[in-house]
Amino acid sequence: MKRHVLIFGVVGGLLIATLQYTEYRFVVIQHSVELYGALVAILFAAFGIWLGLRLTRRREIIRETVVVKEVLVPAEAPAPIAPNMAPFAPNAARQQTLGITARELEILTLVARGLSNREIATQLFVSENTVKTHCARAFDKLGAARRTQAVQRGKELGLLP
Amino acid sequence: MKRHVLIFGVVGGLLIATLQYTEYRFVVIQHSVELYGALVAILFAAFGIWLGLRLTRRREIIRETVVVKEVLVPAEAPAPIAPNMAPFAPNAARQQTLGITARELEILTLVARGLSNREIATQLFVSENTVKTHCARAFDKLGAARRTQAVQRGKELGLLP
DNA sequence: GATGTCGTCATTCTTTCGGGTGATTTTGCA
DNA sequence: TGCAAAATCACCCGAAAGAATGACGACATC
Repeated sequence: MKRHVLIFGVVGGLLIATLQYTEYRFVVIQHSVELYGALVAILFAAFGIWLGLRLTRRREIIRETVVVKEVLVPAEAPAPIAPNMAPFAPNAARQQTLGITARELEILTLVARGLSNREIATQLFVSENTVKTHCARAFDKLGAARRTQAVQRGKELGLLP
Repeated sequence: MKRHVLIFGVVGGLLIATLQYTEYRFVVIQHSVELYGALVAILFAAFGIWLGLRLTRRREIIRETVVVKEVLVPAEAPAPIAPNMAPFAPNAARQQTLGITARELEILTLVARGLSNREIATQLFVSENTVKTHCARAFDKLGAARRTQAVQRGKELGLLP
């Protein structure tokens, strides 16, 4: 958390130094102090936005509510073609007993959708290595050696739709 | 959300204008363009941080974990505990339109069960290369690039249980 | 007999996966 | 405020998967 402020200070100082150095070479020579100011403004604005995003990243309050929804299932009714009439609730109990974290389950669902590790990484804004780590842990907890097997197990256990 | 960007632009422009105006009155007179740059930098950095904070204000995520509890209606017909009492009839029509052969579908179901190519080859008494060929053809017909994607497509299309 | 489909298998090459290990950072909680 | 869990990322290496091609035999059909 504090690291970012440090980075901000250091890089900011470097920026100022650079700008001040180049100032005497290009900008001021051409009598365009406005350009110099605009450049500083843009750079620091972008940097400030970056810092702001860093500081308040994923700082959400998660209010979890468990809603038990009882669904009457006619016994003779065949399984619906699209089984997603209900938004699907992953079996939280089983997830807990297996020790599968929310992030791992999230990656698992994307795996089940047929995405590659790289695509998942892009979609979640993390590195491919991170995805692989989550995958490996999830596979381990599911006792799966391959991603297809993990998907199969996940569906069996009611973790995946 | 976009309002903040607008505010940012407007206020940023005003700041630049103000600074450019005052520049000729105070700052440049004292030959301190550095001060001018630093001022711009600080102002815009603070402004950027503000914008970043605005944009990603801590959102309160209300996550409702819906636990779907299936209550079987006491019907006259005995309810199938597992919905696969019928051995699952793959959508033959769709299979035909896609031109997927029986052998390809057979391999596809084994893929969906999480078996590796080698395991499939062993189980079917064919070579691993053959399995790969069938896989490739099936993936092509399904428009899938990966086996997980093929499984997902196959389930969507009713080809796989 | 020519044609076409299907199943089988091989080779080469590239990409992706997965295991193993270690490290740092962030976060939630006591 | 400190600790434990979770999340993130990196690196290496071997195995698996997949793409691209070519080939061959069985079988059916015309």
